[in-house]
Amino acid sequence: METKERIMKEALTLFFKRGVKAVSMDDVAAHLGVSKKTIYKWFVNKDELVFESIQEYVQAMEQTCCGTIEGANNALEALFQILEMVRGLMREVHPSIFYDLQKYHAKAWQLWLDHKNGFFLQQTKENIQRGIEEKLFRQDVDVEIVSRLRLAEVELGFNSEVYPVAQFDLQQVQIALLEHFLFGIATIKGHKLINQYKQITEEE
Amino acid sequence: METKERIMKEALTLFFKRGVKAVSMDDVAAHLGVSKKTIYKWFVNKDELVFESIQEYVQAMEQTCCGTIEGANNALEALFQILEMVRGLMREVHPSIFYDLQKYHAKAWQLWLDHKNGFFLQQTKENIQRGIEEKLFRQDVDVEIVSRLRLAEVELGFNSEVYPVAQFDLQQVQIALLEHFLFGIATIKGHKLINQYKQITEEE
DNA sequence: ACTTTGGAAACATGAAAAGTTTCCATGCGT
DNA sequence: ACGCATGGAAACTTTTCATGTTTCCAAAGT
Repeated sequence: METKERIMKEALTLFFKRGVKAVSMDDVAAHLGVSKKTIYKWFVNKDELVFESIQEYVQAMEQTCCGTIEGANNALEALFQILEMVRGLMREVHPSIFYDLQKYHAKAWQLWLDHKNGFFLQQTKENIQRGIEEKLFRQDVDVEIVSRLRLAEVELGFNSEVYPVAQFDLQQVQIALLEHFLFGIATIKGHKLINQYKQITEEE
Repeated sequence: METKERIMKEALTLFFKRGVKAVSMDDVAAHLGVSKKTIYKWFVNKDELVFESIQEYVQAMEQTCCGTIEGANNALEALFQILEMVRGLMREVHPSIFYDLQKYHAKAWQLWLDHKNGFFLQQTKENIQRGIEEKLFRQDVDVEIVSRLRLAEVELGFNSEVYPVAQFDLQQVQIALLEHFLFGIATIKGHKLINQYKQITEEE
């Protein structure tokens, strides 16, 4: 693997596990078993390392999302597969990562905002629209309002004022929120299909 | 009506319509057609006027909520009536009121936080629990996570980063969020009952 | 190992609103 | 009619808050 890639990958791992602020360039270097010099050979400064790592990550994420959504048989299955993805991603993530980006890495935060309000919002709206056409999601959901809710929920899950780290598990929270969201837009037909995916039998 | 009450009522009206920061003591006095002297006769300072007005409001709110929930035939109907209440309340509210309290009136904000994390959280949890027992809400909803979501949604609706004033109507947003929440926790049986309340027929 | 940088914290500044005082018109009891 | 309490208008002082500057230290960067 190319050195630059290795650096970004390791940095990202550390950022996710401990937050961005809490990880120094010395840390990254130490974990890679290289000197800081090597890192600065590839990245002008920490800000850029953060930016490029996050960019790489977000882009990979978008690819996966696109693939998942296109591959899904219907809008509901798409969201269900996203749920599985989230389960994997949220295994070990430090909640401060969002806060740190916002506070100390304006460029990287802007990148996230752009993708959130651009790609992810668009994707979410389209998928909900698709679900409505498939009669899996209710016709009377306000797509604009509800899709923004979904994006806000992601960040809400990271908010340790609402879900204190001591009491809640980030992974569980994210999954519960996504699942609740899914039921929130589903028709009865959609609801039954979710039960099928979840292998739940529900009296009517 | 007692003078003190009249002052609080007018202040509250102005706070809701324009936000707290944007309303000066001169404004309140002018709107009442009295001098500041009269206001300061009843309230030591603005902070106290804000605090007492909000307290009055929150307490009235709790009374109404209690009555509503107790009077309802089931947990779902309770939430439905809350929805109607929200519709009335959100007719003309300036989104900045939450922000202003949080930033400039620590005591009043703490009051809101206390009631939110105390009474409202408790009430929400109990009502969801009740709904689960009535088989109207799904057994597998995580009550702790989802009730906190509901409280966060109220504040989310006021967040003009997510729902810009220019594009969204606060009343519509709040209603859409509450409705989505309701569907999000409902069983199929509950879902059908909602449709009944909404007078919607849905193919299955 | 050494220098530089960026952000937190402590410290100014000024404008606007909070809060106070003064003065005067009005109403009321004697 | 006179003194006295009340509260409004407005002039006045004080506080608050947004903005900007300086200092200092840990971590960035060499």
